[in-house]
Amino acid sequence: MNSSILTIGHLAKQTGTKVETIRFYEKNGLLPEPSRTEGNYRAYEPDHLNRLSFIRRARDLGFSLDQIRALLALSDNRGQSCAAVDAIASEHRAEVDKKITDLMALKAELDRMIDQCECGIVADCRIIETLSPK
Amino acid sequence: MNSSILTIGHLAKQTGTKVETIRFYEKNGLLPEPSRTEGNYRAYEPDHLNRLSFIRRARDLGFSLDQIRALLALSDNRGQSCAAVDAIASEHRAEVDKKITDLMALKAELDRMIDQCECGIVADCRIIETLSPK
DNA sequence: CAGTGACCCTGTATTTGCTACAGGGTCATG
DNA sequence: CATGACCCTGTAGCAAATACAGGGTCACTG
Repeated sequence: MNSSILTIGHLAKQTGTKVETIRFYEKNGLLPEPSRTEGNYRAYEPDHLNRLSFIRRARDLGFSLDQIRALLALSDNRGQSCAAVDAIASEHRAEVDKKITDLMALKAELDRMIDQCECGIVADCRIIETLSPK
Repeated sequence: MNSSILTIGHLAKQTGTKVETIRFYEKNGLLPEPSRTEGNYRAYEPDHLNRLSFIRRARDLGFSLDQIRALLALSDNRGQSCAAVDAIASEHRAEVDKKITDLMALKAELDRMIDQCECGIVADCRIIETLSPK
């Protein structure tokens, strides 16, 4: 009857999410439990699709599930100040910044290490030497 | 008698590793099982300290435990070609490069998103809007 | 109307690299 | 001989999924 009711497989296909992941989001309180069909299949409505799309977008941007839970709660209270939203996003950006800084330092060390390798035998290998205690 | 025998606590302190982590490395085949004292305490020798230092250095450089296992095996065969060592290190560097690239793209998106926020109410929030399906 | 295959269900285990107990034993010091 | 610092084993937890095992349901075909 209602053509807008979706199975979990449809929801998965439309959002590029694995079926197991959708069940995982439900179990972890990110996606509300949908009603069930007579055969005990999950019956999703458009709101679920919207919510799952939101989650996927936020995940793609690297937000943690905790952060996404908070963002979802905020987006459900549309009259509130959005300062809290800004705080979560800025916190995440700072984490990303730190990761980039750390990885660049790491890369510099790896570059230095690998460039020294003259590819002889292990006994003379600069890489192994760099890793070994003096 | 032998002053060079170390307890797990000494090993931990000298390498900046937690005791549990050392036991974890042993269980996962990175550190060989040491002999035991009468009281069943692990009794480490200088070789163990060297090996653990190697592991810690490699971890600091971001190598996975699998990669470290391989590096350790290679460093034990000192006559072999070190091309395999170079391959592991280069593979890791490529992974780091990719992570940096991905994170910088991510950061650009986050910057764009956050800069639009005018910090009014959630209903008008550009961040929530960016995450929401159209 | 039975059979096939695609889909769905629950529940548990696995991944990575640790960390944190719980519930006990050992050892050195006062 | 008692206290506290250390050690032991074994198990469970974190993030964020992913991958079964062992079933049930549904739509389509012969």
